Amino acid sequence: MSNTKGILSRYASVLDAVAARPDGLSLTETMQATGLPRGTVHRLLGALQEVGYLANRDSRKIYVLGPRLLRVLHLGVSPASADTVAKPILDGLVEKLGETAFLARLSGDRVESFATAVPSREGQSHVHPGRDMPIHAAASAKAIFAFQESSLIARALERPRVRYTEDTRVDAAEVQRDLETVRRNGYAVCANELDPGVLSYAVPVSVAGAGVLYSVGLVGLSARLGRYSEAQLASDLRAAAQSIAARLSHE
Amino acid sequence: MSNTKGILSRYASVLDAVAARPDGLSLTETMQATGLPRGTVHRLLGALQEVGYLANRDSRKIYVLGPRLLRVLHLGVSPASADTVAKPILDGLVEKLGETAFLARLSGDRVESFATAVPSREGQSHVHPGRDMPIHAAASAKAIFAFQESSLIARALERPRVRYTEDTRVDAAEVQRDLETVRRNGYAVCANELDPGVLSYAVPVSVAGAGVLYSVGLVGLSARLGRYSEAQLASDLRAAAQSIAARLSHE
DNA sequence: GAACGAAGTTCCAAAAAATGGAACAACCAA
DNA sequence: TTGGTTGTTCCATTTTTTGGAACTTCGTTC
Repeated sequence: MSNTKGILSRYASVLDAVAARPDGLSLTETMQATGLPRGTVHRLLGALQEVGYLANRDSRKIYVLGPRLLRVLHLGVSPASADTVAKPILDGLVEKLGETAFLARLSGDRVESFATAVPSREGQSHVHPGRDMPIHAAASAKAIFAFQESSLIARALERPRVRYTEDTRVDAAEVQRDLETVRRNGYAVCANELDPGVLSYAVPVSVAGAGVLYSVGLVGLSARLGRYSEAQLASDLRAAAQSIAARLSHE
Repeated sequence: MSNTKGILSRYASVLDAVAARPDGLSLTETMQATGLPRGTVHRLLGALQEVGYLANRDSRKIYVLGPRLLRVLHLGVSPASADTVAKPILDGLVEKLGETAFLARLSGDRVESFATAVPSREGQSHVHPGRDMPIHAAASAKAIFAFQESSLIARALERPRVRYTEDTRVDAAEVQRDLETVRRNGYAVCANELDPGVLSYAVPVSVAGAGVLYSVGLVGLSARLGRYSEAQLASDLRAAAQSIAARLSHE
């Protein structure tokens, strides 16, 4: 199973062993499963844990797959699936609120929208979100970045920040303060920051074991979307987010 | 994000970079994403590909997540999900054929049943599959092992093989021949090999990108189950397998 | 099709990390 | 306390990584 040369193949066979046992593996069990010597296994498990590929279950010496690996797996595998899962829920939001709803996704150090549901109105127009959501001016991006590691936020902030409108906050410290607010409130709001006259809300979607990888957002012309109370929108979005999270997490 | 020391952290950041871009990454793009020098990235990508953590898309120099990593995901994350997904389909089989249907799953170098649907008959009894399915005497195990790497098969064959009945084939070469037959037919049959008077069919469930990790099986008393033709059962099971595969793959 | 630049590959001596056996500590049950 | 098992540390030796530079391949433009 594992006789390819190189160090990686040893790490890989440890991961294989752990993945094969959803309840987790002790050092000794890993040793038996891989046929590697004790000292070696000890070091491999330690290194894998250090990078976040393994984690201790119940703070015991039992190893299970770690958050970073789950994250890789979610990002790498579920884009199509998330789309399918999210669509009906987004449609539900659109129907209830009459504005565009969309799912945004963390991709490296940027956030992009990738599943959108638009209202089918006769006369009136609707807003369609752009693809690349900037950290400093999009609610959907803020809802995600607010719950990322500070080093990732820092990387995202390294990118130049365009002043789209008069209300755009381009100062890094100000953006950090915005993120803090999002963490506190559990949702993000952007009014006229990306486009004048456009209002936008978003809440994070947290995938079990892998953290926040998505956000559900709502965009619309301020004049119309402004009629709803913040509390109402936040609560509707939160419900949608939970519903998406549940479906993504069990998969 | 990545400044933990050690070599693993470099491999991990390459994987992060690749996972973040579902369409794949070239060497140069990986270089930019990780900030590592060219020669280094070249070697890392090569090593990751060697162990099966990365693969080339369309045989171009574009790297995407590889089969072995996807396998870790499915084994490590989806047991609960597979259960949910499979249940209604198993129920369908039971209703149509009147016999016990179940899903078996590869776990390390053994196969175990883990989602079962039983017929709700009044008078007659039904067979319930055991938990550990031996490679040499269970259709469900054969349907899975037939499509595994030969080294994994070899490991599974190292385990002692009990002669459950007179019809049990315990010779390793014979088992290998059985597996070859399964590969050819696309389904496995076991008559009286594990329990006398019990007949069992199974077909492999192939998960996109990760190979065969599950099988759908049917067990029943030979007298009853024997009424159906092999072709009929195989076709029904194949339909169920495809349906399960589709649902698991998009997730 | 020659010339050019970009992307990918190979090479190698110095630096860093892995290896595994043995000694050691912690833990647990009797 | 004792004895056995599991987890941890240590370290000289071996193996791998590292990264810059030179080289090849590929695709484009003139």
